Amino acid sequence: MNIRENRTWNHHVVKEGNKSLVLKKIINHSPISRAAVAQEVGLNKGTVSSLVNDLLEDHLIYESGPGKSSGGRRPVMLLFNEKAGYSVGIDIGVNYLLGVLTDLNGNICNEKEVIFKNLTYEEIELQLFNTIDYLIASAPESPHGIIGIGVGVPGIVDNNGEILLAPNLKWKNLNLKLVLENKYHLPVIIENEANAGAYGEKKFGAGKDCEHIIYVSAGIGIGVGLILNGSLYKGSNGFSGELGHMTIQVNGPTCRCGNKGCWELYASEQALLTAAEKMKLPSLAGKELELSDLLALAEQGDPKVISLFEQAGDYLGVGINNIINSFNPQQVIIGNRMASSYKWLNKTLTDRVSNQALWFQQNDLTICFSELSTFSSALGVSAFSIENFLNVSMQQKVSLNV
Amino acid sequence: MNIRENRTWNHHVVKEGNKSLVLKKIINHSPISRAAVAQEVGLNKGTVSSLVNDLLEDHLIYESGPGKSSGGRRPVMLLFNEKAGYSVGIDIGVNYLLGVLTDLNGNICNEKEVIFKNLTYEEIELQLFNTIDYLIASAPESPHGIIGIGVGVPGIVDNNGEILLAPNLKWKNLNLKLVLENKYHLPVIIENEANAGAYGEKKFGAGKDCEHIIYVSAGIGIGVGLILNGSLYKGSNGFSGELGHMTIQVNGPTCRCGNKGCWELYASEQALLTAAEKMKLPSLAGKELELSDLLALAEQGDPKVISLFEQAGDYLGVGINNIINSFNPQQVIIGNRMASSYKWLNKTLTDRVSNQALWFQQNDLTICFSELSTFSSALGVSAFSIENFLNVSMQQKVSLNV
DNA sequence: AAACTTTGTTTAGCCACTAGACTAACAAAA
DNA sequence: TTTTGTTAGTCTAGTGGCTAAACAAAGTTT
Repeated sequence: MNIRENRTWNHHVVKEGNKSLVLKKIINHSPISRAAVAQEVGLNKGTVSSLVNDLLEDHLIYESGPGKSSGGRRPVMLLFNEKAGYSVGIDIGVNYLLGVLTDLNGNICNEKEVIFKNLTYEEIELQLFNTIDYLIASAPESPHGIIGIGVGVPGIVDNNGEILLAPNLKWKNLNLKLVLENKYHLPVIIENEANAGAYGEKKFGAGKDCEHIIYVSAGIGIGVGLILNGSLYKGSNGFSGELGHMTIQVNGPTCRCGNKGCWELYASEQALLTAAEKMKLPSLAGKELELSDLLALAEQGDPKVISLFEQAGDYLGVGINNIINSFNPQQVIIGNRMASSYKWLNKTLTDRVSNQALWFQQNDLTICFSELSTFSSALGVSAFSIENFLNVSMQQKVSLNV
Repeated sequence: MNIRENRTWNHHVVKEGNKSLVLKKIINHSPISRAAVAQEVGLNKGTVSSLVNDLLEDHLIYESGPGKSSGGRRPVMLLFNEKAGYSVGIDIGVNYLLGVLTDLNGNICNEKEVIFKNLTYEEIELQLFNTIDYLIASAPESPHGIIGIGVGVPGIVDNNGEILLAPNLKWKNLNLKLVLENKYHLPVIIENEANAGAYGEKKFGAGKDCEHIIYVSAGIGIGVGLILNGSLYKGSNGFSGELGHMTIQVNGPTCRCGNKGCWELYASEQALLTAAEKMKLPSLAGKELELSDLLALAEQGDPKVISLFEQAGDYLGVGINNIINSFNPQQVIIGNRMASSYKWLNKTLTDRVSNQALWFQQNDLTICFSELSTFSSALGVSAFSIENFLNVSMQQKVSLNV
């Protein structure tokens, strides 16, 4: 009785709901027969037949040849038509732009990455347009064509999709949603990169079967995406998950946000780089330090660098422990650039958590690193578009009597 | 499309949903006419009439005399029958047991408090039974009688209502729900005290109009109740909100939970008392220190004690700041025993938050102290029972053909 | 070939909704 | 007082999506 709050209930709602149930069943259990859908969803065979016909007309599913008989007439198998449309997902990072074209099941059909440094907004916008144009042009023919564009950005996005602040890109109060809608006349979704990553992992990655997932996006800074009760929790204005600025050391060093002892001063990529610079590693003198350099050194067995990673893993654990106490999640997923160093972070991180987390919090809890690696965010925003498209598709078509 | 997930949709669901909408409208806008309900909810007049008749039959609402005409026939005003049933809410504390009898609107009709110290489970159980017996006996005649019993406990309660651990009561793996159900044959709800308090404030207190509320129960320890998207968030197993054991000082003092630098070591009643004991206040030598003593000293202007409170307020602010960054709530409510000291805590707390919280988090955010004072939890569990009762009442009555 | 099984469609009936006609009850103007 | 207009609430016919059950189609088993 939640959610719909103010919407009244009528026949349309019933049909919409059941159609959605049937489609979900087919998506998650294909190939499946009408009879099996009826049985498992709990609807009447006739009802399922009728809904399936609607879905067939919409090209959202298709019939394959007959399946195996189990002692009677052979069933007609139904499959989700994942090629009924394509979705564009873009992940804008501080120094890269990654675009993917996916089908309705999140399979990547095409991708394009651009690396840059210190571009102005206008320059990034141009790259964005180029990438989107390229991906759209590359989409195969399909009944529904491009069903939407999603963009993940490293910044604060409010509930209307306006980017209030993206400090590392130096963006402020930017309505990218409007820009893209006006240019492409497609549904556009703008989402914070951590939220997108969380949803990506939930839909296609490590979190597929979980209802309560916390995705820790550890890059230059730290952002967190929250999947609670199976859906993204955004808070009152859309600003939830700013856990990079959670205090873990009351009188710690000062953060650029003005506070002291923020988590991301200890456990982010930036924290690692800053600490490494202080060590004045001889092999990297003069050069601008990058994470990959540190990884290389760790691989070579440099004990100083390895202990840097271990320290960061430990601090990651501290924050994750706080997260566990807050949310009692089933799964914590560490993603973004720091996930690439999981080999060096993992031990101290899990040690910290298993020694420190309250015992009852540790049941049914898994902590892991991103499965989708660098694609989490792009796939996540793509998934938002797909979800949106499918929801709209479930609604009754009001004939316009043309 | 969330929530119901696996339940199929049919006309029963439609009726249930609409009946619920109508009832909610009447509860929140009474007195109101059928016509106005139809208009505002968006249902047809006839439909509303029919649903209202159902509700009248159930005695959940009643008709009062005619209202004022607005130029035509005078409307029949409908009111929520808050006396249609009564709910029992119990708050078990470390050294007290508070019971209330409320009507369906959460108005307290009777209350009983027992103060104790160091009782065994069996002794507390006896007090509990006595209190419940007394409250039930005192309930006026009503169509539905006692509709349920709710109990809030200072401990970890899993999703089945089993108390896994209540350290301050020395309870472990206790199925109080079963005990009470067997004795009273009524619906029983067991809930963590902070969760209950959060719900109490949401329903009847400071949080009435908010969807995202964080209730900080600062007593001997600190627990947190989370109202997200208008309903209680319990996490994967029911253990969310254990924020008393959030690390705010990585290498701080050791907590009884085994970790270091937990929030409740700095901002709870216990923290205050421990700090005061160290000061060896001459006026209280020998006596076991209590919060009320410190409050009295503060009232007398004792600068040392006042600065103790200010310090605690500041630390409360640190944790609340972390909470704001996590959840982006509309409202943070501080409750339980520490709320009584709001006069001395408030300034340093709000200073800490307004200086430290990220600017965009501060819009539409209010921080306040409990409105229901010591009743938050008892009213909260009572509200759970009421909510449950009303939900069940909305469902179709399947005639048993007696 | 006959009997049995299983799949998927069709039909009849049900139920809660909507639209709109209708009755009831009032206020204001004639 | 009567008439007119307005609002409240009920009633009736029609609609749409559901269920149950009969039916047709297409298998397997005996």
